[in-house]
Amino acid sequence: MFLEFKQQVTLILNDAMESLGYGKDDLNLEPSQHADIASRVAFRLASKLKQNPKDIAEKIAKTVAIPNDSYLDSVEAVGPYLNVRANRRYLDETVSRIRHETDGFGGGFCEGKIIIEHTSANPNGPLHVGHIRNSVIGDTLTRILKRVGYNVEIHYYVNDMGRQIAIVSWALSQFEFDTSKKPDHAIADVYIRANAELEAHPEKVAEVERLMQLVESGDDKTIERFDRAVGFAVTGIRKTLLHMNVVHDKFVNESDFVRSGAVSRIVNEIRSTGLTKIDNGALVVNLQDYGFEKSLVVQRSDGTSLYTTRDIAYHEWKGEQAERVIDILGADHKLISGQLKAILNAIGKNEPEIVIFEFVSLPEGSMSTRRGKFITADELFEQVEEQAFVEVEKRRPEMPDKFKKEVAAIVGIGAVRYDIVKVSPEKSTVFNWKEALDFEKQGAPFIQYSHARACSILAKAKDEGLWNPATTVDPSVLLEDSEVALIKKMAQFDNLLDQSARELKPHIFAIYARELADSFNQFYRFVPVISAEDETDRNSRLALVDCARIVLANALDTLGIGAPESM
RNA sequence: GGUCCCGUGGCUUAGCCAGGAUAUAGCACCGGGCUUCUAACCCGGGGGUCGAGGGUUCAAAUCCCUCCGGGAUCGCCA
Repeated sequence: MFLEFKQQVTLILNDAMESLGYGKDDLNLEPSQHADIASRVAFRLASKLKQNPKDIAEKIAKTVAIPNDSYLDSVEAVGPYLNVRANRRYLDETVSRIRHETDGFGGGFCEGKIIIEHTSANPNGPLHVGHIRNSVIGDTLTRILKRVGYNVEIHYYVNDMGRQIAIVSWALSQFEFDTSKKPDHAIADVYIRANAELEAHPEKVAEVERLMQLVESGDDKTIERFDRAVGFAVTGIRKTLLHMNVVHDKFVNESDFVRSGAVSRIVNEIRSTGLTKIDNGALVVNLQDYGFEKSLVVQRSDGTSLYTTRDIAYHEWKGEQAERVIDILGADHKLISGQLKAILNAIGKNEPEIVIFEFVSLPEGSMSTRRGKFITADELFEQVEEQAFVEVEKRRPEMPDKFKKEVAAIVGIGAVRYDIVKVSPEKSTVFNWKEALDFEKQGAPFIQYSHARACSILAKAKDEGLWNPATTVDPSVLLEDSEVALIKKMAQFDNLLDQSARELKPHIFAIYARELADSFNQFYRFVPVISAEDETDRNSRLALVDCARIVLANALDTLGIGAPESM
């Protein structure tokens, strides 16, 4: 809704500027506390025309012609600013569109295919609290992109043949595998033991290297052993992801690209760029033209491939199937992803768009699967849900255990997801149990509660025979400040969704969702709905509550957070 | 040592890329609000040299430089 308004503002202001002889220009439109949208274009024109910005703004405001069928009410010059206000039609149309379009409201304005890859943690153990930052950012971005209209395919790239997996495979032959545990946790146990063993007895490293060579050369027995190891970990990882509402369309194995011959073909393509040379038996690429000082190894001296090389083949394949390829990667991949893009560019392939997030560490230092220093996602969920159960018990003691457990799960996972997604990815964070288990802050439960509150009002009104969702209502009687503010906030949905999608920044939308809940709560406190004396008011307010319910549910869905009807 | 990211009230954080109207919100703190649609809520208050110092500009949290602090990374790991 806001996107249309913004577009109209752009056209109307540009028309005025053209008729004044200023020509079209970037309007520097920005949200403002003084208007529904404001333009700083007068500053820009001032330096260009060597005139007073205040005078320019005034001239534009005077010249502006607002068509009758637009969503604009007025364009006013306040000093050098142009403040634009939306009219009543804008508000009324917002309400009726939400009721009409329901879960499609505010989306569906882009098209094309995108392949997004996220999580892709090595199958050498369970997901830890650092990995799920990747999952939450990736999954939320996926939901945002889907909602704006893209056809999104979600990939998990499974490292099923690297050194780590060779160590896991070797470990399974050395140590007992605890089948009573969740398989990814049991894999971590043997992996950690194996690493300690290899450190104590470096001569055994050769056995691991032997496995890597065998798997690369296509030895069936070894491949089977690797697959078994990977299978255990991936099964557990998928379960964890599902628990947090994260699903992937495809689990793509690295080894596929070796066995299909794609990797050796890519190596030849890289060779043909003339950027390569042999250094100590390894094949290296010179990427100085792309700003990388050091060259990159794309083939080991023993002829086996590396993660990087297999990843190039994978990206070539992805690039052939979609207009856009997006990867969510941790800060440790900053350099390598730049090199990956450079090589793809050098061989004339589509480059991916990379979203980097900074690390999550523990108070005692960085996490490490190898050293067994990590907090698993499963452990976090268990603790959080336990704490959420306590909170539900406090508030709804009369409800059955089943209800409390369900709500605790929805609230717990929601809280974890929201806490992760609300902060911008470039901030590194330190995991803190106290904070993770704190439900008193305005996070997911706050938004979920607003949704439940809206549902509860509607349910009660229905019970009392006061509400029929099919009723035609008159939104123009919604004149209270908090009503207008709520409608305007809901109208912003498409704008924030669009911005998050364009900038690949899910935290922008997460913050909007909280503000939306805030607007609804303020309306709830100030304006009586069921007890409104006037029937027209009551019906319109019930419709407004229904709108809030719909938009809050859409927002929660976009964040991958459950929207309980009662909590 | 080189490169990249971050540094905003006691704590967490938005805004920075595209410089402009009193710097955003939460937690914590202080005060007020449940006989009224679920108080996981709402209203009000105190608290900020936007890491430090220079520069550019009519205007800098935002752009440039230097420094300090934290994180990441720097060929045969992924």
